[in-house]
Amino acid sequence: MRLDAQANRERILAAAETVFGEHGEGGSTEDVARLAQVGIATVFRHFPTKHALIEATVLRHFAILTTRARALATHSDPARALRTLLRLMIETGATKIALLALLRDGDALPASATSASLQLRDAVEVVLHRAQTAGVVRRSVAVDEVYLLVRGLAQASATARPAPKTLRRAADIVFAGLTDKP
Amino acid sequence: MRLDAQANRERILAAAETVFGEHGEGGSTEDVARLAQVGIATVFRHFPTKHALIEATVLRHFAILTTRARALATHSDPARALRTLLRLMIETGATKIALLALLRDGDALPASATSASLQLRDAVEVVLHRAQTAGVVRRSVAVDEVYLLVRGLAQASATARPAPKTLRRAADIVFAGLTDKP
Amino acid sequence: MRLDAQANRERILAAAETVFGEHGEGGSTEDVARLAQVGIATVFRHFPTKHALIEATVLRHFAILTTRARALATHSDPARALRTLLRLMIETGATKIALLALLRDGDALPASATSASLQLRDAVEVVLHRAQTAGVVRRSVAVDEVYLLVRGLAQASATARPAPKTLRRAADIVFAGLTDKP
Amino acid sequence: MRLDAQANRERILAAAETVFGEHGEGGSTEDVARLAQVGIATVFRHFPTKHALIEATVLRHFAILTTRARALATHSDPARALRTLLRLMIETGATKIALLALLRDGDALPASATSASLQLRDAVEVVLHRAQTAGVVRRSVAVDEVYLLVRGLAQASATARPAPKTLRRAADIVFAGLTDKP
DNA sequence: TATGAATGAGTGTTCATTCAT
DNA sequence: GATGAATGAACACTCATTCAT
Repeated sequence: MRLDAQANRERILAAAETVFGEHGEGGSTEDVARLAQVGIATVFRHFPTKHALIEATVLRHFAILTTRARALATHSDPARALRTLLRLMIETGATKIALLALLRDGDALPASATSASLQLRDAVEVVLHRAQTAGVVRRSVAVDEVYLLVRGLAQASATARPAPKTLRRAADIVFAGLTDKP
Repeated sequence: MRLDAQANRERILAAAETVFGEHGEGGSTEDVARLAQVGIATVFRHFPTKHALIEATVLRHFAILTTRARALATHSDPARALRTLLRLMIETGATKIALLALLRDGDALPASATSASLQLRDAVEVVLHRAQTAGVVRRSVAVDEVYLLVRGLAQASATARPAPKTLRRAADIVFAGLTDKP
Repeated sequence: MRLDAQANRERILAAAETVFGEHGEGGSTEDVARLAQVGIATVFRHFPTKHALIEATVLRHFAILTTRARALATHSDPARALRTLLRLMIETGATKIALLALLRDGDALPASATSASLQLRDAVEVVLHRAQTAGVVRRSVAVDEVYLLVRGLAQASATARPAPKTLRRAADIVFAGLTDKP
Repeated sequence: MRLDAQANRERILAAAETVFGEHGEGGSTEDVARLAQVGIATVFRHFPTKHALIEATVLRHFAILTTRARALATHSDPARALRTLLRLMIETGATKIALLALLRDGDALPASATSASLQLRDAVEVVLHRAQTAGVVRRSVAVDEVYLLVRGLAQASATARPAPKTLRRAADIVFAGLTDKP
């Protein structure tokens, strides 16, 4: 039963990613259950509140991104590594990064989300620094701005569904803005 | 009575901007009514569905932006005009541009919103072209990318509440990306 | 509409008395709505939580009893007045007094219920005192004990559904216990 | 395995007494399982429904009381024996006697509960008769009334949590009502 | 025309009970 | 025999929308 439960947990998280990604916080827990092909109570056994379910979904995504970022930090070509990372975040983050907003309780994120977010931020910072050291990116650029731009593109592409080409070119503009030497 | 009705309509739209801006689609129609100091039925007399109310709110914002963009299109300094317009869209658009997402029914926007959005897009395009003609912005840049970046920053700043400084610097990076001459 | 609303409020309270009286806190709000012939949301418009509904039901009953007790306090025959009051409380209180238990939040009653309960207690005390002054009831008896006994009989008769005769004789035993002169 | 099962059964009953005693029918079967330190399915193996579990809990309590009552029936001082029995029932019965109400299905108790209840009633009757024969209690008093009063005090003290002194004095009033000679 | 009471479908969540290990 | 994961019906409560005044 352990294995079944684990499998169900995965199915539920995958379903949640789809449902909340598409409908935001409006997506219903029952839709998640239906998509995961489990009973509604099973969802709540694994995640005691809707909030917890969203949180777990976001966390999983952040953890994956952090892993990828850390791997890219050792890449031989710093410029290419940064570009790849930004694209990765923009393209895969679309739906999930938008979920972050749903987590804030009043004003602050829950500790777990904050921590996961910071870990990712730090991993990105390493990649960014290497690009700066290599002289590819202006020294004056800080992670926070990059992070905000990336998040913005991810969110906008989630809601505006631009042509892939448009999204890519927008990302290129950001990259150009980073490397511009005034 | 005409005047009363008109005044109510304005009060409702203003209230809607606040409520939906703060809580997204989660904001309730009754909250709007309460804030506008009218009965709930009055809201529905003016806007037959919640959807229509959101639509009208967004439309009003777009119309205002379009007016501002057209004014800026005649400004003497094309570069400064573009910069001002982008900042304006990013800063005032924060909450409202996010509402656009709520309007899509299935896949497409309602005609009215599409039209308003296109009008704005066209007005922005004029300002952008002038900047390109003046040699401040690369020829290869298209409105759509700019629009996506602006929208992204607006949305991200609505949900991430970055420090004003961070937002400004992010906008600068975009601007630098536009003017970069490779 | 004011009148309709008031009428509905009354219908809902009456239904609540029946439903919660029969099934205790297990009675469902939807059953109340069904019995009152109103939509479920109407119940919640009048009483924002199930708790508030139960509270209002109990309060109404206490208020009625208090009125009756105060009237009996001016009755010419103090012994008969006390006997009448006790019977009244026992017989009509059956279902509703049992609801009091449902109100306690943690350990204490909500202020409103406490106040209503105290008012009734005070009114009973007056009747009791008059009986003591008239030499019908032992001086050593305090209201609290009487109150507890009455409440007990009310609750027991609500759950045990004794023969009316049995209930009456039990009440007589209590009354005898009060008037006993050792 | 017999012994394990038996031990589990006991642990479950003890847990049920605590849980249902504290929360009434609101207590959840899973809480019982948790407190008994067994899996939820084990509870259902021993008692096929929640109803059956409550029934068994009540029955156990009644059996114990019956045993005590029978012992007191041979006591040398009939008046003291009755007084002791009443106090015993009132004080220990508090939570459990209230559970009886949960057992009624429609209008009647299940056979087993009726039988246990009758056995206790009969045992109490013997003690009462001895007190009447000894001239301490009025001949006109029947068991049913006594039973109702005792049950009432037990229930009221369970829900009203009176001061111990108040409860004792209430019991004294009942006792005085039994011995009063008009 | 403006109101606010009424509505019922829908949401998150709990719980007694069943089933696979 | 014991476990605990899975289930779905039920519940308290919300909200967009309609209707009577």
